[in-house]
Amino acid sequence: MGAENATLLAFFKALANESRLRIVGFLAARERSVQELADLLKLKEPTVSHHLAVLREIGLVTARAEGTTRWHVLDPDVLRQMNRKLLDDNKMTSPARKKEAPDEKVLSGFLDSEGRLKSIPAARKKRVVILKWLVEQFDADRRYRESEVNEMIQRRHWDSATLRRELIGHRMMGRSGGVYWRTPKTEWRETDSSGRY
Amino acid sequence: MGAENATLLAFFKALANESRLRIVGFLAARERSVQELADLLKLKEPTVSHHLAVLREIGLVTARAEGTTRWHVLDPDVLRQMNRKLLDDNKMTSPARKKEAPDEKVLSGFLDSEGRLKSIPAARKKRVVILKWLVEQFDADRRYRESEVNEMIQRRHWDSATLRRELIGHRMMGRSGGVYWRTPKTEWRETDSSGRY
DNA sequence: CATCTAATTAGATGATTATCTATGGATAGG
DNA sequence: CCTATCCATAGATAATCATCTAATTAGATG
Repeated sequence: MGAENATLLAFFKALANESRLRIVGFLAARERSVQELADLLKLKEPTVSHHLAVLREIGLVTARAEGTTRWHVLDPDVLRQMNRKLLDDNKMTSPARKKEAPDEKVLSGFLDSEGRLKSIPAARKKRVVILKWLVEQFDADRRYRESEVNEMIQRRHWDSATLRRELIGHRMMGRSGGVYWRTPKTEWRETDSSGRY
Repeated sequence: MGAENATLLAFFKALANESRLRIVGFLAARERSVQELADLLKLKEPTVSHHLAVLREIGLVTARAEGTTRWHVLDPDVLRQMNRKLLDDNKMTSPARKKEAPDEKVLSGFLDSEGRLKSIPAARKKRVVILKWLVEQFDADRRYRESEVNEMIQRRHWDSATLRRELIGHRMMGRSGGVYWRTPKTEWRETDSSGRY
């Protein structure tokens, strides 16, 4: 997502300015020199020069020298490209936009087809959903050794250490002298009470 | 062009920011709460709240309240709209992009179908082109009274006062004691030497 | 070569904006 | 009601950016 969107971001930044938008408008009709644009926009030439540099940067305009004057032209393909990038890339066209029960939504996002956890959500709310799901794998009235806990967790995700710590932090499991147990829901906490932060 | 592009400008400004672009990306998958986004982006909630407000402003996202949490959803239609606005509005698709001889280009832009001047160009270069065309209406070796000059000019544009002054300033016409004449090209000047500026 | 013109570069300044902390308002649950 | 949670608003700060003036490059012209 980082490098992918860099060009899109540059594109938006370039057009997020009234002067540059107007320049594009003027160039849409025909090619123009810096001076001409400066007069039309009532800006000084260096300013226009700067704006044109920005537009050249993203490839939206190109320049053709003729004597000492540089004629600037619009490249319509770039616009079309960006359009496709926007519509296709974000694929916000059809699916994946249905509304599910919130918890189901989170689960379906983070579980793979075999019911294993693809990754641990960074968002607290979603992490809690995952932890609730995870703690249900344990019997309510049984005691576990730490190695057993790890085994159970590792059926769902390799990082048993983190997840075990989270379960404890949220009071979904209790621990005492190397023995673990699942706690009743009434004791659970939405926020991690182990002292990070 | 002003009011017309206001919404387009707002649209670009809204998306010309990395955080907001990423938010749009996340919303593309499914609806999200403020908290969730704050965690994902590693930003504080007020910041995300602000960004969402901007996106709501342009109609790209809408919010649905559920208890105290607000689920934010993307509206894909807005993107499509903007796409059309960009491609059609600027109609930089096909014609009007041919390359003419520079002077012809200016003339064809400022003369109407009857050969009259639609307006006086603000850009100096283009004004000079127009003035050259205008001065050709006058005989080279004949003298004109001011009223005659005005009459000649007014066949092309109502503002004879301005154009007459410009012709003088550029030394395309000479004047002495109420008498005017067309000067040889060798005396012309690209810049107006009458003291404005 | 001296000069003029078009454009760019450099640097300064003021405006816009992204982000934070602190605070307030609304809703849900004991 | 009291408290915890989620979000919004207000205000402060620091970064980004648009614009200007002044100086520089580079082509054209005499």
